[in-house]
Amino acid sequence: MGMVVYSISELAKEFDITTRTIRFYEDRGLLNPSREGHKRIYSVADRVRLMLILRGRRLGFSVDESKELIELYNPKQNNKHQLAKYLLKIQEKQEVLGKQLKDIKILQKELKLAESRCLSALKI
Amino acid sequence: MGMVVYSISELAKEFDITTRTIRFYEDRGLLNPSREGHKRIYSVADRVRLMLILRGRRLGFSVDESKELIELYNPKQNNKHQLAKYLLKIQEKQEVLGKQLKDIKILQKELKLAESRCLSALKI
DNA sequence: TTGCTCCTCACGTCACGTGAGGTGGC
DNA sequence: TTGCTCCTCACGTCACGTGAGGTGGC
Repeated sequence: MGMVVYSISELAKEFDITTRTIRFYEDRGLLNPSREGHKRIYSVADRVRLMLILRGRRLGFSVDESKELIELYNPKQNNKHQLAKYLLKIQEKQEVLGKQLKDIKILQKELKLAESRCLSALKI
Repeated sequence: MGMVVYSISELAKEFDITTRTIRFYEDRGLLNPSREGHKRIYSVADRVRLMLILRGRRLGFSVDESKELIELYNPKQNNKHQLAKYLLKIQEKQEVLGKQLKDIKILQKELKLAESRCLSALKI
């Protein structure tokens, strides 16, 4: 049974975060690794969850928002009311992402302009 | 002389932030409105600075980073060393923005998928 | 024993949120 | 006076950063 598992420091190194950050997500209920004595053991599924958290973080989602988003991937036995609520959340996120996309494109243009001004001022 | 100016609450309402946030940016040296007695008076230039701060914020920049970015727009009398340093910052931001763009596109696809799954579960 | 990684507190920081308590002009 | 907006502290919160101090196996 070749179970692939990870230590906390392996994940921290891979994703360029601190172990404190990973423990914090556990504290907030986003991760729940198994233990070997006191040591945390992370499964492949735990690693995926961490990736999703970090993607959300890069996009400015709060920990609670990321938690909700991750739970969207696990259908579970949702009733209609829950589903409608989730649908609303999804649509809200889509709006925010649309705005962020615009912002990024504007900033990219401006950074290119600033870059070329810098370069010409440096006479390269 | 039709000088266009703004009160703190006008700007707060326009950009959907609190007055506390605006005062905070002043505290951190990003804004420097004139005063009329104790009241803050914001010029068109102040308003532009605030817009730039908020754009940086939406993209996950710290206040200090936004401050630096804004100063990129004001050429001033930069020496070569300063310019080279700024160029590096610009290129770092461009890398981060590239990653964020990718993340957003991935999340958008996943949200669309989640949305259609929700909709079909709700039988709309 | 040294060196490595792991652990649990627990205080500090950043970017504000949120009252508390007060002033000023229509 | 009431109602509105403005002000200055100042403590609280969120997402961690950063040691302090200690354990466990090669």
